[in-house]
Amino acid sequence: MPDHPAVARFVGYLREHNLPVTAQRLAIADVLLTSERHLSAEEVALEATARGRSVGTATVYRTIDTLLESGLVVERDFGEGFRRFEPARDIPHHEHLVCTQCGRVEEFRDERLERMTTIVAESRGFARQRHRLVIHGICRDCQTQGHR
Amino acid sequence: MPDHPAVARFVGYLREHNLPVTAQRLAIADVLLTSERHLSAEEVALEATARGRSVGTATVYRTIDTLLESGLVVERDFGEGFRRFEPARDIPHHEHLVCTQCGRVEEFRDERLERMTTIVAESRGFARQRHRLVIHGICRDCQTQGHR
DNA sequence: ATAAATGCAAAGGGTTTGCAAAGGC
DNA sequence: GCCTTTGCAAACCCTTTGCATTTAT
Repeated sequence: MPDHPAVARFVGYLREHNLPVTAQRLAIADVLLTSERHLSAEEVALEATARGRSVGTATVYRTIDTLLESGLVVERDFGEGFRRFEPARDIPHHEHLVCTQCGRVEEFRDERLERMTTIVAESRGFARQRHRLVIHGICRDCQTQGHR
Repeated sequence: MPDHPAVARFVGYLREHNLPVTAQRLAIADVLLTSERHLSAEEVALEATARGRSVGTATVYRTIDTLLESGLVVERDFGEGFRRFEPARDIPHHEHLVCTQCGRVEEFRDERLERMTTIVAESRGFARQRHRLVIHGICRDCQTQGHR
């Protein structure tokens, strides 16, 4: 069921690296690569089960590792105590806005901000490698829907 | 041993809240409030032991919770898989630069950056509450001391 | 047929909790 | 003395690992 181009790319990656193309790997890749959200490992497993392709926890983590190595998936840390994963889209780098009420995550890109991190790092003698910015706030919907 | 004003303030906080002033709480507060570094819970326990005032792990965590509630300590997450804590200084908010070689942490403040996070959040309908920025790079010392 | 992936369960690291014993107030 | 804190160990959550079994190639 390589109905999504990204899944097909993952199959290509597996073939190139002489890694068996298993039903589990396809199921996990399909869930993660077609997701619009930032999924936790557990959510990936649940969604796979929901689609009738149940997979073990260890396999989820191992396959996510492979997906990370392939570069098709990136990991995020929103300080929740666990990691989330999302398909690597064409966006080179983006920041995250997290709603403290409903948990919704929005992404944005800001080049000025990016440039500033480099400048700030250099002004303190650091050779910048990467950065992580998460802004917490209340999203429009939660602001409108009363105070709760 | 309230030799540090911040420790004295913690004692005040405990009194105000009718919380017993125990030797353990003083020991933990003393370690954490006088530290120049960002300590992990384990490092707090080790340092307390080193000062001859050994405390249990659970007590370290519970006391850190109290210190967080008092506002005298703030928590940080550098994506290491555990939290670090530092005394809340007068600095209203500051960002962190982390060296990926030696682990050194430098702090800085940048108002322009701060303003930008508010603007970006608002432009997407978010009421900004707070943000977290960590820049990873290689510090001057590590750049100079060869390539390793 | 071979070498690797799977699933389970156990282990691992950081943190929290339950409870009897110790200790402020 | 009452009530909270303490320390220990067990429990907890997320993640990794060991190993016998299944599976892709």
